[in-house]
Parts: sequence; structure tokens; C-alpha cells
Amino acid sequence: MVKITDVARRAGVSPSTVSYALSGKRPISDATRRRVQDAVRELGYRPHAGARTPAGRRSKVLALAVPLRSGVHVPVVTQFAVSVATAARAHDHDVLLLTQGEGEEGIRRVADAGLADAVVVMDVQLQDPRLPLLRSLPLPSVLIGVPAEPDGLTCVDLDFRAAGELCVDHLAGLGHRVVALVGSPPEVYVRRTAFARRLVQGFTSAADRHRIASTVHPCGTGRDAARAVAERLLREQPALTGVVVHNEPLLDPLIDAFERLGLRVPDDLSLTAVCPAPVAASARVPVTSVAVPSAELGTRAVHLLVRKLSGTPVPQHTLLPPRLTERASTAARAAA
Amino acid sequence: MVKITDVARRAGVSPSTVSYALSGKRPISDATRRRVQDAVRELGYRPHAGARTPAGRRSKVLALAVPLRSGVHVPVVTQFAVSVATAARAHDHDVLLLTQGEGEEGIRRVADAGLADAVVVMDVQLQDPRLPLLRSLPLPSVLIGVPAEPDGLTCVDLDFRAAGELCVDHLAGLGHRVVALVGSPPEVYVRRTAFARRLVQGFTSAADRHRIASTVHPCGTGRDAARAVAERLLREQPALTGVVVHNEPLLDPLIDAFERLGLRVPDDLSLTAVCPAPVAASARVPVTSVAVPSAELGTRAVHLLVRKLSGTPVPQHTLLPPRLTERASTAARAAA
DNA sequence: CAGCGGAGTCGAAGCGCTTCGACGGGTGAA
DNA sequence: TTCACCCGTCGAAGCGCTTCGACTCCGCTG
Repeated sequence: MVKITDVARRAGVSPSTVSYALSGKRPISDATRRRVQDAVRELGYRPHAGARTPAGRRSKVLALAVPLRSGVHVPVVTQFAVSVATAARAHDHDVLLLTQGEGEEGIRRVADAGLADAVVVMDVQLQDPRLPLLRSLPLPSVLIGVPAEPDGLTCVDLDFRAAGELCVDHLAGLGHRVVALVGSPPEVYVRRTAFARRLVQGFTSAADRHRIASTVHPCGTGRDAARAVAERLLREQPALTGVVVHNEPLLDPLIDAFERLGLRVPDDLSLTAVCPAPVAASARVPVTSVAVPSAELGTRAVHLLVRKLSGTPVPQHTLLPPRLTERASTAARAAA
Repeated sequence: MVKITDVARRAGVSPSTVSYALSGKRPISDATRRRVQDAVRELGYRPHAGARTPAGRRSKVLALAVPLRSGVHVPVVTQFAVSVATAARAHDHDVLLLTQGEGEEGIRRVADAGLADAVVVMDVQLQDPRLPLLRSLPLPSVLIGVPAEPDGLTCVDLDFRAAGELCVDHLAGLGHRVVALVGSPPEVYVRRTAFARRLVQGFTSAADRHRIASTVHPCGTGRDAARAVAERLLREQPALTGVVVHNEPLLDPLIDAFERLGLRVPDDLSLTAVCPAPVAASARVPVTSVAVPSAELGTRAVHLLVRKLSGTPVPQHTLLPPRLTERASTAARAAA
């Protein structure tokens, strides 16, 4: 292992000078800095993370709390995690993976042990048990998702409320008068997951604003669940012509189910979704959708965290505005 | 922050005694040990990870190199990562996420910086550029997947060769005489990904052994690719009655495509897959499959690593035997 | 009863790094 | 020419922890 004294010797300076040359915390002459940098390169020196920590108190590690609860779409979570890791690397940080079952305890442990110097928290619920901990922690954190009481916390999310509204606005603009929301699995609502609830609020209030009929149906995943919910929708709302889907893996099965019931998309039924763009684009019928920008959320979260670490004040909430992309699944309502 | 001297003061002993009481590296009287443990509990003491590292040289962190290349099924990778993280926690370790684009450099960095004290490497290719590095590293590592030259490395994987054979054996046993393998996307083979190649070998050699006709078709994902490959198969092998699928996201679309071409599963065509059990079980027609035990692989990898860290010798290769689960997608070939 | 050795504990050193205070020498102002 | 000051550098201290060597009891053995 090559250490700072090796570099110092090679560059003909003292270890502290090497440290300063690398950190830039004190002025160092160009000539010296260059010699140090050369020595670093030649020896392949890399500061030992552990040794840096006690004194300098930064581990350059971000913890990422990934709950992976049931009903949460895995690829979304993963893309998210990857974007966090990538963004973290761009800021010279690494990412420590904290999984479910550890939840609060994991965050506390990592904080106490000084393993990480900031935390990204995913899949935030309206009343999240981790919130009090996060507030009291000396570590900065950023939440993906906005809880009921976000004061004192930094949050990033897609504006799901606006996304719900946007979908309804779009359908209403096409003349649809009876709409339904097919949502995430029931357990997601029971847990009071923030984004799912917000979407429902947006959906409902926009429908009311447009004075159109609306219902909300949480729905599990899988072919059978899709069929069941489709049948139920048609039974309860025979005049239904617009559907908003907020349940990635259900998209294809649902289109199938509707077609089996004799409803073609978009001729008889217009469909919009809130989901990652690739999912919408590669569905059986490309689906008009509001994209969930997981990658951008991850990047934003890391940026915020880095700024917090450097002491820069950051906005409390960052809600990304939803953008609707029209695809083949929506059309104007056929004249009555 | 509560430190070891606080605990020592409270327990009425010296810091070194606390250290020994906690690590067990020297005999400590029961009475003292108990007092120390009480003090730890009461103060909520947790050793600072950074401070421990320089002297004791173990960071208690495992690095997980997740390449997330295109064509690799995301949920499989994720489940894998989660099982690694969970198993690591069970051994009092944390997991550092290393992503693509970092590849070799990331591993080297983490090793040099002492950020991790072992590495789990996923998605190993037959000629993997990371191998020389891993061999030369002072850190122990475990590969998920078996490269062409595995000497000096510890590897775990499903025995994909045997899995390929098992599928063919099953089909042959049901009387099928013309079979095809629908594989992973072409880029996977171009990269010479180990497991994909091995499966092909097993498939082909078993078919030869049974003296039945066989072809291999790499295939992208998505509905169109499924349709194309289905049409091609029937054109090239009109007598085809058995298909092995090694391409998770293609399963449903492929069944669809065959049915659209007038072939029902399993009446006209028997289908087996090599994929995670849940994927096979929840397909449109539950598919007879050889499970890819991602969770078990992750757990095994961590176990091996922990043993290596403790100096225990471990077997060089662990190939999990494939197990075939019969579901609704295979049946005896209809009498000619 | 002296001597030995092990159990249990302590103090001090040291891990690799950062940072604080200090120092030398050059520069510019008076 | 002198003095103040600042730039660039160095040495030493210290971060929280582990570990090494040493010391003190105390119970045995001979």
C-alpha cells in the first residue's frame, strides 16, 4: 500500500504539503503541486478512506435506503438506484446500499458508525417512521417522495398530484366524460405511500373540476387481477371511455383484458398511464403517459445532497412538473 | 458522538479493556464484560467505522459490482443485489454499490481506498477484463458466473450447462424430436457472457445425445422480436414441438406470438424456460422451468466471501444443480 | 514458602491522514 | 533600509480505535 509519506518523499516535500496540494485547502505553489501530482500518478497513490475519516470527518459515502416493499415496481427502483450511484460517483462519492428490514435501524447504524455522510431515502410514505430519525440525525438527507409533514426535510419527487390532474385534463380535453383510475396494489395505499395517494388526489380533483364521473380502483398485478378490474369497471361504469393506469406491470395485461371484453384501445377506450417512459412506449399499444423520471430524480437527489454537504442552502421541496407524451392509446371520444 | 472513552469511563475501565471486551480478542472477566456491555447499551455506543479501519484494517464492507449491461434482466439483478445485501448484514457487513462504467476502475478504487474488504462480482463474462485485476488484488472476491479460465478465482453459479441439458432431457422424455432454443439478446452472446454460452452448450449437446434436431436463436426483447422469432422458427423447423426459452421478458410475448400463429401451448408446442421461478409461474401459461435461484446465489456468494475473509479455505467453484419444475406448458408430443 | 505462570487489566504507541500553529524568506510600503 | 505582511511550507498534534507489551494479582506447584 502506498501512503502519503511515500508520495511526500518522492515529491520531496512533507506529508502535510501533499495533503494540502491534493485538497487545495491551503495555497501551494504550482511547481510543488505539479510535483506532488506526478508522484501521486507514478505511485498510484490513493488516500485510505478509513484513515481520512477520523480527522476530516467525511467518508465520501452516501447511503441509499431502498425499501423494496411489495407492490413497488422493481425496475423503477433499480434505475433509480443506478442513477443515484452514477451521480454520486460524479461527485466523488460512493453509495452504500441499505435494504428493507433494516429501515430505521440501518440508517441509524450507518450514521452512528460514520459509514456514510448523507442519506438518500426512497419510497417515502405519508407518515414515515423514518422521518423523526432523519430530522434528528446530524447527517443531511434527501427524500424521494414527499411525506405528509415535510417540514425540515428536503424532498424531491415528480409532482404526482399534477400528474394525476394532467392525465384527466388530457382525457377531458378529448371529450371523455367517464373516467377511472386503475392504481397500484392495495397494500401501497394501506401503507399510505405518498406518491400513490397524491396521484389519486390529483385525479379526483381534476375530474371534479371538469365535472366528469370518476372512480378509483387499486389493483394488484398479474393477468387475473387485470381481468377482474376490467370487468368490474365495465360493470360499474358502462359508459367508461377513459382510464388512467398507475401500475406499471399491469399495463399490458389490462389492455389485453379490455380487448377481450371487446373494447379496443384507443377506439373504444382511451388509456393514459403514469410510468417510466420505456414501459409506456413498449406496451402492446404504445400508451400516452406521464413519465416518471426515475433517473432524473436520482440525479437531483444527489445534487441536493452534495449541496447540503457543502453547506449551501437548498430548496425544501423540488417537485418536477409532469409532462405528458401522447402515444397511440388515446383518442377523442367517439361521437355519442 | 459517544466514543470508546465514554464507555470506558462509565464502565470504570480503560478504553483498551472496552475494546477487548467487545472484540473478545483477549480474556476479560465476566463481570467486566457485563459492565462494558451495559455501558454500551446505555450510551448507545457504536464504534466509528473510520477510526477502526486504519489499525484493525477491516472495514466490514463488501463491494458489489453490478454491471447492469443491456440485455440483462433487471429484476434478476436486483433480487440478486438485495440478497447479497441481506446476507451481508447477517454477517455484520454492509454493501457498497459499484455500477457499470466504473467496472475495473471502481473495483481498484474501492480496494486501494480500503473502502471494502471484499468484492462480489456479478455478470461475469467468459473473458472478463476484470479477472486479472481480481487475481492480483489483495482483497478476496467471489464471482457470480464462471469465466473461461476460473483458476485462482472463487465462483458461484447455477450450472447453466446442466440446466440446458435438463430442459432438453425433459422435452425428449416427452417425445419431442425437434427443439429450438430461444436465447438472450444477441449482444449477450457477442459479449461472451458465460452463463448464456454454457446454456447453449448444454442445450446442444443434450440434443445431440438424444439425436434430436435443434437450433439456437438469440432474440431481443419485445413483442416484435417475439413474433419474428416465432415465425422464423416455424418456417425453418415446421416440425418443431419443443422450445426452450432463456430470455425472461420474452416469455409472455413469445407464447402470444405462437398462439397467434395457431400453435397452442402445450397442446401443439411444449415450452420450458430457464428463469426465476416467479417469472415462470406468473406467465400467461405457467411455464415448466429451471429456476435461476438468484437469491440463493447471492447468499452463497456472501457466505463464501465471509469464509475467505476469516481465512477458511473455500471450494473454488460452486455450481448449483438445476432443478426443473413442471408446470402447464409442457406435455407429451401428440402422436404423429 | 518461594517461585512460576496465567488471567485480567492498563498505558502507550501507532494506524494514515488532516489540520493547526509556526516559521522562513521574499515583497512592498514607509 | 527597515518593517510588516503574506505566501508557501513544515513539524507536530490529534482523530477514535486497536494492539502490543507490561504489570499486578492470585492460585499452584515444588
